[in-house]
Amino acid sequence: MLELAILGVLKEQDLHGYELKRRLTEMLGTFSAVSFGSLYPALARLERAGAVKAVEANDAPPLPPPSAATGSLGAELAAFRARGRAARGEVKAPGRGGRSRKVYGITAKGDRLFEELLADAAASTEDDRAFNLRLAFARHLPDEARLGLLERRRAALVERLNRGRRSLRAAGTDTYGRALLEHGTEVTEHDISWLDRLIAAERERTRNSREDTPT
Amino acid sequence: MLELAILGVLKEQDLHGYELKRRLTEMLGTFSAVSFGSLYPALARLERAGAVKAVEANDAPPLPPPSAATGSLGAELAAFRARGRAARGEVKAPGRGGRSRKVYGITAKGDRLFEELLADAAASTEDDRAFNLRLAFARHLPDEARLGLLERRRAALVERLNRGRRSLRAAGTDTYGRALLEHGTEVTEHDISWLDRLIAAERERTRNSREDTPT
DNA sequence: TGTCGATGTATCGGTTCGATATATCGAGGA
DNA sequence: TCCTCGATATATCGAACCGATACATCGACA
Repeated sequence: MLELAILGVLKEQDLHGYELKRRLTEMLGTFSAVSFGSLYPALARLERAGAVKAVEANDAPPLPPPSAATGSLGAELAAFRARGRAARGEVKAPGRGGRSRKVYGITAKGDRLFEELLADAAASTEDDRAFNLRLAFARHLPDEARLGLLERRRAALVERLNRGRRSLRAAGTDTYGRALLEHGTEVTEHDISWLDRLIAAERERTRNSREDTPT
Repeated sequence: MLELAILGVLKEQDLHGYELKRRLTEMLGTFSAVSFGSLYPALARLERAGAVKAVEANDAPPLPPPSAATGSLGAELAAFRARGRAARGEVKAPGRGGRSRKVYGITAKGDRLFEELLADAAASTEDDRAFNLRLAFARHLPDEARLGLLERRRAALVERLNRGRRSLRAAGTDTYGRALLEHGTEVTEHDISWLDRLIAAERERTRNSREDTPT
């Protein structure tokens, strides 16, 4: 679970643990707050498996030229700002602040592992965190797989909704318990309609790109 | 965490593990699906601590007369139905189906532990599951504590919303990542307005009951 | 000078989860 | 009649995960 998240973030850029955690927390927001107690062991596991390796410690990281990273420029800036105004003017900011860092990079093996996890993670659509994580990396999936992910998720939510309604019918008269259950079903309904919008957009997108490259 | 849930359910009725799990899953619905791998160890911990004790195994459980349990009659029925139509006509259904059961009951010590957990659990309002759990048992809290719980939760959600918006501003241009973040903030907003309704209702309730018993 | 807060890596104990083993009973088919 | 299957039920194992904490280094500020 965490492995997938780590690999996905490292796919874009080599990073050290602390910064990795910041990115993960920012990216995954609400759900799944990563802690060091799980991050470092996970990194160690991945390193043992040869999926990531320590690129260097404390020296100029091999950042691609800043202009190339147009996509994540915002995040870049935010991280930069958050890091304090250390090393003004220097993009690379070697080892500024704190203990010497251990920068991790993804390997070819790691790339394969990422694809694999992303794919069969797609099997377990029941878990919220797993789904959110996979959606966050959905751009790495082929079109059909992405659509399949969304639709399986939708089906899972519909089932959840039914369970919720059943619980509600069976529930006692306690105000707070009922409020909780009702809110739960509302949230699920909201999620389903959100998914519907995503699915519609996805079909639209696929249709357009098929027009662009006919046959 | 799980301890609180177990104690809260056992407060209403003596139950064996399997049924306990069913109740918990039904009650807490979506979030926090309890598994046997956590339930049984938790029960063992509680038993060691003297908070619960095995009431009996495989014989007629000391159910209060069915008419007394008006509140949870629905749940009763659901569980009854789910259990299969075994032991028709008999409410107590001693040991029907499967291996011999171990029925747990809460002790006086367990009651105290419950109050304690419910109270200082109220401190950590950041965790969704913790909050939902406490709300589910909110009827066991005094009025001010309940209101405090709701308000602390609201504050935490407002902060979360701010973090979410900040992430959104800093985020890249990836469609799915943005969709995820946007949906997250929407959900949080929805949660906050739900809490507002709960808080309003709570104040209303408190005001009314104060009118009933003036000074 | 000292200490505070941010940055950074790392581990420990305890909780939780998913998978699995074990066992018993009723229902239904060969 | 036997035999398998699925529901009921308790229990444990390994791995993952989390919160707390320890440790270390640097800049800022009094």
